[in-house]
Amino acid sequence: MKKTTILDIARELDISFSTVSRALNDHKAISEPTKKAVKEMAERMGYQPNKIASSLRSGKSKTIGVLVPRLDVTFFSSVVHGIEAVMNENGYSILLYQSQEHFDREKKGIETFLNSQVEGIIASISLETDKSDAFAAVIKRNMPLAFFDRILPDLEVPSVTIDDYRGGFIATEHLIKKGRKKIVHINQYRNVNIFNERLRGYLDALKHYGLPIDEDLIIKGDFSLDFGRQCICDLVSKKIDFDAVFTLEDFTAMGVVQQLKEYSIKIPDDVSVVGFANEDFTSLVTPSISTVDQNSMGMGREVAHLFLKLLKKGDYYKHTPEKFVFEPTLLVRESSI
Amino acid sequence: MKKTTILDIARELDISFSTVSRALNDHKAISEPTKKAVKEMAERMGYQPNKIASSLRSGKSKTIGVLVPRLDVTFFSSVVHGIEAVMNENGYSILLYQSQEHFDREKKGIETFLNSQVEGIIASISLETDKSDAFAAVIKRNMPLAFFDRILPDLEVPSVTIDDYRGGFIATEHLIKKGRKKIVHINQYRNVNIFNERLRGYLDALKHYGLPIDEDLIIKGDFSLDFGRQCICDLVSKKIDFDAVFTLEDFTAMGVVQQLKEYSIKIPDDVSVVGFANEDFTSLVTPSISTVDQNSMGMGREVAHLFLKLLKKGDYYKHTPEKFVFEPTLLVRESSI
DNA sequence: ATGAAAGCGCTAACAT
DNA sequence: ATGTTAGCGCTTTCAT
Repeated sequence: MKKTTILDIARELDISFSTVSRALNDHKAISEPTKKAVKEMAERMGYQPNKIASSLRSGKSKTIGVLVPRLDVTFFSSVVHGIEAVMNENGYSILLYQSQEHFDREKKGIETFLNSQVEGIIASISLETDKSDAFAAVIKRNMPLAFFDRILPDLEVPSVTIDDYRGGFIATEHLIKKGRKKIVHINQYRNVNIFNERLRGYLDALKHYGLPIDEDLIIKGDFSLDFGRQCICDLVSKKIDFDAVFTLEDFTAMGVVQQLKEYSIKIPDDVSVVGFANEDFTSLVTPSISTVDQNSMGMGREVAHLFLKLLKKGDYYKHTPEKFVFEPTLLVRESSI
Repeated sequence: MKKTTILDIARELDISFSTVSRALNDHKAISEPTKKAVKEMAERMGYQPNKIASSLRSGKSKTIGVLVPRLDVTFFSSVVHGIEAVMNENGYSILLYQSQEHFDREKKGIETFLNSQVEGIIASISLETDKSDAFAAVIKRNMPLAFFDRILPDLEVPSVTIDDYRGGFIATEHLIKKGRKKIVHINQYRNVNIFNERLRGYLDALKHYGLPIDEDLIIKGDFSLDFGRQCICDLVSKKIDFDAVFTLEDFTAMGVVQQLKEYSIKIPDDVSVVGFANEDFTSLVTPSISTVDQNSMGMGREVAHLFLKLLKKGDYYKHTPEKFVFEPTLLVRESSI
């Protein structure tokens, strides 16, 4: 069964195919009766417009690329959920690509997007990314680009993030105000902006409240539940004294909690724990884990809205880019009450 | 800055643009020196192939549509994660669409996919969907279609699912073997195949082990943590006697556990609990919750592979469709040990 | 209000 | 091994 095109409809109604095209697109110069006739015929013949052909001719694909490190992480899938919902309401389709945290796959994704003639790209960079050339190419093409969460700070690009510095600060401040003096911070070994900021917030909170900075209490590694457990084992075996742990993200905090329980160290009496990200499980486990909420739902919707504004503006890189920064929210739960 | 096309490259090298096209696509009839020259020039001029134009001409978009109810549910985002990874390895891009559990948005998504000339669709249907016409249109177009998890059983379409009947059966059987006699089952009120199957598994297990079926113990509603709590409140206030709860999914089970704890009903001594889906938190909470694992990672990769096979085959609806059924795995944890 | 004609950038059948 | 030509299905300018 051959597909119906506007030409078929035109022949059937004995009018020109440009009239059909106009009628279908509600062009103002087309009379109502003609429009009605065309639309009915299109319906009857099971016409499906060919978006590819229309994109080629008009130069507008009504598609944007969304590039995320990975989708099997609650935070990213929530954000993509939000982006898709908003962009879809506004008539855009989403091309999805995962970098799997690899720099070269990220590059490949951008290339695919460019080849696919997307009208813009929303991205959160991989852990490996420290150069900005791949994204610079997007800018050079004058294609709109927006970052969320994991950004490249040296690129003049609109972005939606949370104030990670503040997140680190308030988490640490909270622990200090609970009387904690030896606060361990578990961070990441890679040079990733948002993680550095959380560390900076931790350090500044200590300084601000006149607590000493102890290098023994700052641990870097690859975050995971097991790494959290490992850290506690190491601290205990090295006989390093501590009364609180602030982790980079929640899975590590979970590992910390599990290992503390195993050692019969009381939470929060002996050691308080605060995580980061507000993963589902943090409110459900025992003890429930204090954490910093990143408003992942809001972030997806916000970056999509910011992006739509950008698309309308036209000259994307003439003005200083809009940087939307969410305030992080500290959720105090049983692990640090 | 105007974009570079094969015509520009051709002009620059003083050859025809079809030679350029062939060289770029590694056509066998093109000499090595020419290929080299063309590729170098393309690189130098910053050439980006226009996938849209190529798709229009060749009829192959190298894109498939992935339609899921929603991405803010771990199960679906894991599966999409798997699908994207595999399809990407095979040179396909993913157009993403969420039905948000609504039938009409699902229809709109399918239409968008058809307009976008995707080469096929992988889908899991919305809770509202009980008619198959929207998907039947895809089949009529002879476009490959595959379902995962939530399928339309009356459609002759390849699919990847778990054996939900068996999942319901083994969960119930496990409780029976632990000596439980009054097993509550919390299900859903909508007519969704996989949920019906889990119920059937529950019923058959009771029958098989000679236990009576008590309508009071079968509850239907909209699953959620709060609904789980509600169910326990209702059972207690109605003074209905029970010694185990098997829920349709894990959030409901979590609610059940929370409410039981609030009533100081001992888990698993007084009441055992088994959920379904193996959400992250089930292994982390106290007591950890027994659940049925659906192998969501495997499901994504498997449906992608099945789909690739389908694409190669050509005549998609001539043979009886391949139905891949994963065995569910019961994970026994503290809530029912 | 409608029609005629050009062309978006590419692939592929048909030449040579 | 390379060039010529047609055309995928649509939008859009220019004409009437």
